[in-house]
Amino acid sequence: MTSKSLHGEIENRLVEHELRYTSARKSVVAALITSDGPLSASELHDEFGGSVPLSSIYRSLVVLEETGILAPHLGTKGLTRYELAEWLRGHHHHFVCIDCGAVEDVAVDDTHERSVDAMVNEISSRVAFTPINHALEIEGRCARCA
Amino acid sequence: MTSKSLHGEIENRLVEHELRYTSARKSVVAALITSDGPLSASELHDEFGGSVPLSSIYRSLVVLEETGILAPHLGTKGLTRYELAEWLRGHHHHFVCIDCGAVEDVAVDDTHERSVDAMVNEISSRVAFTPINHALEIEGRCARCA
DNA sequence: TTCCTTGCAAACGATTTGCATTGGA
DNA sequence: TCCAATGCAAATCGTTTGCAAGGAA
Repeated sequence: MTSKSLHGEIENRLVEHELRYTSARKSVVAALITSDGPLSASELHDEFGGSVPLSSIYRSLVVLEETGILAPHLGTKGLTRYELAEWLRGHHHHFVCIDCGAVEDVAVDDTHERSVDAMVNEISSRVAFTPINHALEIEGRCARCA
Repeated sequence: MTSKSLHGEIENRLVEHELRYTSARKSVVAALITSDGPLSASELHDEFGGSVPLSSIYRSLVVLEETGILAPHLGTKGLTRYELAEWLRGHHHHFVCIDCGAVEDVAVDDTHERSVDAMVNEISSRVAFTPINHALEIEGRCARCA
């Protein structure tokens, strides 16, 4: 999906909810399209050189999450990072550096993904839990920290 | 491993570090041995009916993590839950409820675990990243929230 | 006695919210 | 025009820390 069509999809989604695709929201989305991993509010704030106030970034993140455009990344201590939802960005997993905390996306080929899917379904069928999604976090050291 | 031998292993580990296995630390460990998933500081605080001050719980968690007895579960927004480290509790994965945030342990059989291992190694070999551990989080709804 | 540990309260960092103002359809 | 969205500052929430008192070796 091109960056342009992504913005279009997102604008549609917001309009369906009677919300506007404002410049703050566009900035957040644009940064996340470019980024190679999820970003936190303060990382976005830095990315914008402080031009967008933190409170506006937080409010944008709330709205974009509520409308299913962004998803929180469950993988960092003490802060929340966000990324584009799967329908926009495709399924993938993460590397998480145990030293510097950086998070990087990683693509997974179909063969492996199918075996993970099978495993998730098999496991969930044994307990009272309805699986909706899964996330494989690979913890280790990134090139810089190794 | 029995609960008794767990406490013994843990006490040894602390003594090696010239630290004491105090009652606050014992309470935290005991609660995590019993729990069917990782717990946060405030969940532990509730568990103890407020008898152990939050600051002591936090300090216990820090010490127990530094000595490799507990591992943080990087999960839900804004708070950190802890669980016994793998050498005490064995490898497993998690169900995370997207509504209430509850986290529950789930065992994985060897066959499936081997395929996840293979996948992690394969993926990591393609990029400059040294894998140390991995966590498969299955997101969905728990019985109560379904 | 010595030093680790605790309890309380104040300090902190990330996130949220009240309110008056701005801005987009 | 009208109401969503913003900016600022104050409030909250989870977590950390300084310091004096308590407790185990």
